[in-house]
Amino acid sequence: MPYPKGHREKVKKRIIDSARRLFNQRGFEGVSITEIMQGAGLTHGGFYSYFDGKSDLYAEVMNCFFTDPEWKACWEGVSVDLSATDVGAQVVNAYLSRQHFEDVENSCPMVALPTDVQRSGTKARQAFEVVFRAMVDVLGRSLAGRKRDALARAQAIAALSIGGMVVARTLADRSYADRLRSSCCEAALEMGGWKRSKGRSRAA
Amino acid sequence: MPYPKGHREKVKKRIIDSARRLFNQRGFEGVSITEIMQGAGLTHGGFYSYFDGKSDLYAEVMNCFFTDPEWKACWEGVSVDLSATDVGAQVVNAYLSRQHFEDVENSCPMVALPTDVQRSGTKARQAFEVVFRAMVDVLGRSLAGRKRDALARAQAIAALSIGGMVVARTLADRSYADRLRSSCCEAALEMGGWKRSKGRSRAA
DNA sequence: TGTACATCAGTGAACGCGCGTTCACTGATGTAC
DNA sequence: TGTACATCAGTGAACGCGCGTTCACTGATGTAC
Repeated sequence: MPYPKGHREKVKKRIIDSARRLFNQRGFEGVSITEIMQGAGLTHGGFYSYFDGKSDLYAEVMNCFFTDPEWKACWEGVSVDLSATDVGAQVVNAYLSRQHFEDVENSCPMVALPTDVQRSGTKARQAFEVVFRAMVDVLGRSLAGRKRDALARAQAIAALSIGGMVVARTLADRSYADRLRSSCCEAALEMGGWKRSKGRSRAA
Repeated sequence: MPYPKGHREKVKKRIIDSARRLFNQRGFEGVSITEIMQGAGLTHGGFYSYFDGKSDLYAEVMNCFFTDPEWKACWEGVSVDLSATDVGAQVVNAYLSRQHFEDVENSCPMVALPTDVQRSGTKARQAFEVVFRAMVDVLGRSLAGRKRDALARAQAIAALSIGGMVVARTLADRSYADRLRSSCCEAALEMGGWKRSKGRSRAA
């Protein structure tokens, strides 16, 4: 064995990470394999010893948001530190935060890439669904006392958070986008029964 | 004048319409000028006598959803026939309907193209904003009696409708997507104060 | 310890292809007389 | 009415380019003796 164990796994992770950042910024079709490999410190030729082709990478990139421990921590980590009734509010606030709005590179893929995934194969869409279900799950567990329609409410809160962010990122007017984020944050917190004293929103 | 008056205007509309349908299905970068012109019954060479280049077309396509009388009627037409308090509910129901879910070709561009617009120039984003503000306006006018936070509520209802549709279209599991549309519809109607007798939703 | 070797991760030239864009040209049109 | 003409919307060959993908090769690595 000429190379240390786990070498390829590490390199593969680096390629996926490079792809994730570039895809988030410019979409699936706006990024070339040469760029992705350069971002991982390699040349384009080696790509095909790691993946069957470019579209194979889409699903892997989507998967990384759910399986990668680092991202999983970022995603569900909130729930570890906080009381159950507050998790939902934390997730909503984080999701619609200015930081998430500005950090496109490390954005949630559901905000940066939904329409790209829409036009992709089944694998990528399944991976997207796993990420979405994970978000709904976290929100749902935080909706204590409303067992009956908890799933429906959690789905709506997730859609509102994602939709608010997608639209905010697309608008031309920055301050109008800020107001939209704030409006969505308020509404989502109210839907979850986590409404703060009204007036100021942490989304701004 | 060798050609009848208004000839070019009609042809330009045909090109934009072809582009709109193709963009909705495959995105800005997934469609070639040759395809767009073929869809309008022309060859690729003539394109540049109508537009400066491909990206010039993005803004024009986005604009057509707001300026084209036909689309304006489809968009705001609901408000003409119905009492003011019901418009919002009609818009939400139509937006999250199965028909809108399936008819990708004639979809609202905010559902089919948000991330494509995100990565485009200022003109396309401004056109997107005009469409979004128009939707918020219609919803806002239907929120009688809540003058103070009407804008914020209308923005959230719009984001929820758009987000619900974007996510539903991206999910792999069709029946889960249907449930999501239904959940979002219920929640949006409740947010607007238009809640029907619970149980069945017109979104399904 | 030193040398020869087998392994295989990564390289980069080359491929066919379709893209956006340009431009000299065609030919159908309405006009002038 | 008929003929010659000017206009210009639309054509299609051609361009350079960057893409995804392939594959013969390189050279750094750990191993065997």
